[in-house]
Parts: sequence; C-alpha cells; structure tokens
Amino acid sequence: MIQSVDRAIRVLTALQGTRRMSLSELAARLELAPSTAHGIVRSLVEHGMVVQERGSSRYQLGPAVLRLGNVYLDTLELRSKAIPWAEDLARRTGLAVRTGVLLIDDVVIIHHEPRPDGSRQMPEVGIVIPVHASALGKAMLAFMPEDEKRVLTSGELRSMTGETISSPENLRDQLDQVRASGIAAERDEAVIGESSLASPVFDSYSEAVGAIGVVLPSGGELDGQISDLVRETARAVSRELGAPSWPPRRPGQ
Amino acid sequence: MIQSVDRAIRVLTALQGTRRMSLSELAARLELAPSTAHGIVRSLVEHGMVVQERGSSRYQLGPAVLRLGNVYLDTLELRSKAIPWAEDLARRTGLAVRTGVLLIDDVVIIHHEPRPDGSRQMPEVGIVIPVHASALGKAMLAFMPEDEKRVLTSGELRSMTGETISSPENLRDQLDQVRASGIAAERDEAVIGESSLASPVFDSYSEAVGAIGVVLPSGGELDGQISDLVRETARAVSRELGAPSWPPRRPGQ
DNA sequence: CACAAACGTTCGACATTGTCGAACCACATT
DNA sequence: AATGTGGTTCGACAATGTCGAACGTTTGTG
Repeated sequence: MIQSVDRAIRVLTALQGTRRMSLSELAARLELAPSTAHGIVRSLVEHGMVVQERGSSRYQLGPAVLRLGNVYLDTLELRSKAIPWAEDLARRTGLAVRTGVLLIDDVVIIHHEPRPDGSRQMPEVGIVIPVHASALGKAMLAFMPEDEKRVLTSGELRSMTGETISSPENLRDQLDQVRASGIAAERDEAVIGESSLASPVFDSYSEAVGAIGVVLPSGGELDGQISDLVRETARAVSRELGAPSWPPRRPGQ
Repeated sequence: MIQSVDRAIRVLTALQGTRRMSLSELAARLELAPSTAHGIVRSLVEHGMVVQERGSSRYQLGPAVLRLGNVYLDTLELRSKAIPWAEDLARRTGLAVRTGVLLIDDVVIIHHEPRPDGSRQMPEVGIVIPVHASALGKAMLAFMPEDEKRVLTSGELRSMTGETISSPENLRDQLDQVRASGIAAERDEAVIGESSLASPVFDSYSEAVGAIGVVLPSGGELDGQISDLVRETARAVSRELGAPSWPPRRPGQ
C-alpha cells in the first residue's frame, strides 16, 4: 500500500465524515505534520477532489468526486439490470426498494426506487448503512465467507439504535438463518420505525455482488408474501447477471 | 503536487473516461511501468475506490467514490439553497432546470429538476459538459476572470457538435455579452436539438460559485420572458447565499 | 490438446520523492 | 496596536515509491 495515496484517501474519508475541516483538524485526525497534510490536500485541490471555502479557511469535498460517483453508477451492470425489477417490486408491494453493494463494513445504496405513492421522498443513492444493521448487508454477508469472518472478528459492531445487533454470536446465528432461508430481515436496527427485508444477488461466478430488498414501517406484521416477492426479485436479477442457480450451490465460492 | 497522489487521481480519471481498463492499458495511458501502476491501483482497491472484475482482469471504479459524491452533494450550500428555486422555475416555465458548478474545464451538474410533464427523464446529476459548450459554463466563466483566461488561452476547445464554439475570439465576444446581459445562451452546442439559458449565482464574496438555467428544445423562439425568469432565479439564489448585489459590482473579485 | 504469448503480480535495489521542522505571512482576536 | 493562531512555503534528510526482472497464471493459437 502506497503511503501517500493511502493518506490522500484518508483525507477524503475524513472530509466525508466531518464535512468541513481546517487543515490543522485534518492533520490532527491523520496524525500528520501540518505541512505534510497540506501537500496532500493541495494535490487533491488541484484536481477538484477537494475545495477550500472562501476566506481561505476550511476544506470540503469538491465536484470531481461527484463526477466519479456518477460514472461508477453508469458502469455498474448490477444497477442497470436491477432497475426494471426494482420498479416492478415497488409496484407490487407498494414499498420503497433499495439495491446495495458492500463497501468494507458498510452497504452503499446504488439504487433507490421510491414508494409508488407519489409522496416526496429523499433520494438515497450513495448513502451508507453498516452491514450488520441492514437487511441488505446481512443478505450479502451470509454468502461472503471472508467478509463475514472479518466483520465477526473485527470486534466492534457500531450501534445505530437500541435494536442494533451488538454481539457477534447473535449476528452469526442470523447469518445462518439467512443462508437457510435466502432472505434477511431487520427491524429498527438502523433507523427507528423502519424495517427491511432483503435477498442476495449473485453473478455468473455465483459470487454475491449485491442485494435487493424493501423498506417498510416497523409497525406491521412480517408478511410472508412480501418475502417471496423479494426472493423472486433477487433470483430474477441474479439470472440476468448469469448466475447458474439461486441460491448458489457452493455459497460464494 | 505530490507525485503518487497525482498519479492515483489520474488513474481514477482514466477509469472515468474508459470505464473498464486492464492494468497494462492503465500503465500505458499514464506512461508508467506496470508494476508502478499496480501499486497505485492496489492502494485504491484497498479503500474501495476501484474494484477489479471477477476473473481478475479489468479494473473499474468502486463504491467508495459513490459515497464521496453523495456527501459532496449534501455539503453544498448552493445546492440546498437552489433546489426550491429550481422547482419553482421548472413549474413556471414547464422546462427542465439544471444547476451546475465549475470543475476545471467542465461544468458538473449538481441538481437536475426534470421537466414537470411527468415523463420519464434520465437523472443528470453528476454529468459533465465542457464549459464552452454550455450556457451554465458561459454564465460562470464570464464572472471568473482567471478561469476565463485559462480557457481562452488553453488552445483547444473540444468540439461536441457542429455548433460548438471553436474559436477563442468568438467565445470571448459571447462572454462580453453575458457580462452585459447577465444571461448566457447556447443552441445545439453540446447536444443537437437541445438549447439552454443560464445565469450565474454569486456568494457573499461576490464570487461566481455556480449557475442555474433551463434546457429547452432548439426549435422554438428564444422567449424573453423565460430569460427574465432565469435571471430572477439566479438573483434569488444569490441573495440567499448572501450576495450583496446581482449582478456584482466588481465582477468576480 | 499442447504450446506460446501476454498479462497480472511479486520481489529487491537504487535514488528519487515525500516527509518533517522551522520560519514566514496573513488573519482574527484581545 | 500587539499577540496568538492557523495556513503556507522552504530546504535537508532519509524514508519511500519507482522501476526492471522474474514468476505464475491465464488466454489465445497451432
């Protein structure tokens, strides 16, 4: 791993958490000399990845990162294949549909089909949710042995709400259930009042490449029919990606 | 400018143009030894900025860039202030409304309010258009003396369609007009059959920070009433950002 | 089915390059 | 007006990234 590249990405990641930071804050966060941090930030600014506010004080992310994100979405085969099925699932269930992929210890939403009731809803593309606090994350993790091991042994499971799973044993048991049923559930674990159901999507190598599922208010009963629709959707998208079977014979290679 | 950081960003930029590239393609494009390129790519992969496709061959952008892009949009004051006015402008004109910022020699769209006719339209947030081929770009450039100079003297004005401005003299004359009228126009210069009108938005330092405008089919007559609405919108957003006057007394600085 | 060629990847040595500390400058605050 | 904070620049050292060569795997071809 190249040191300065690593540090540059850490700068971006820091700015992603704390949206506006002064140079000294950045330097302190990364445990670097201010002049070192300055050199890195300068390089990022030159390419528009970071901009400094007027008044030459704080730094924040720049427009170049937006362009990159847009191109990423365009290249994703999973996304283009999933969109028609997501629309279909939203129509049939009357619920919002999310599609996501794994990024280290989080799920990144790559598509969001809003509830078809015509109400104004925040677009959620690009937001991240901890793997262990989302149905999408659990659905994927159950079929990614290496990532599962890493998450289970990494120690800390960040708490989002009082319902967030905090013990690795509990999470492992749930992943076993996901493997058996092909569907993952979550209730108030990321956002209070919000529950979700999701199933994993596989590619032609039978690798889990993402997950798709619905978001519903926590109040209602878990409807078996909705589970079936989610599973069917995940299977359909997987087939379009060339997956030989669903669920896969040998979970995730 | 730190060499390896610069190279890492060039890798991302290359992957943004040519969406899938092999290591040797990347190395050739950046004029690097394959092993050097590999080290850089490896660092990017570790952070999820780049992923390699199954079959260990080609590389493409990864989910981490999407997360960054989303956070960038959230931090942008221009965007949050512009959205209500963009909705209003779209309703009044029946046209699609775009808001954009400058990134080197391009405009990046940071908000897109679709035509209010209920038809399915591609979301355009994140796409880039050459400055000299867009009304948004010309509107901003006219009030950014340094960037104007750079663009006018950089030599090449990329051609998008037969109508794209290719001569610096022509562009400079148009920018003079923009300064006089406070509004920029474009007709078939980026996309055939598509025209646009835009006005610059200023912050509390009277610096041009972006532009807002409408997209319309190239057929119709240029309506003076629409121009007035665009100008009024830009003025309103500028006021919300704390701009002391519109247009500014001392153009850009 | 076997061979060859191309590609991605790993390793180690050299010197280029990034890092750090100190000094400088501008701004804001008292 | 003076002092302190924070951002930025500069130069010297050595740590770090770069390159070339070799390895292993995959892909295309005879």
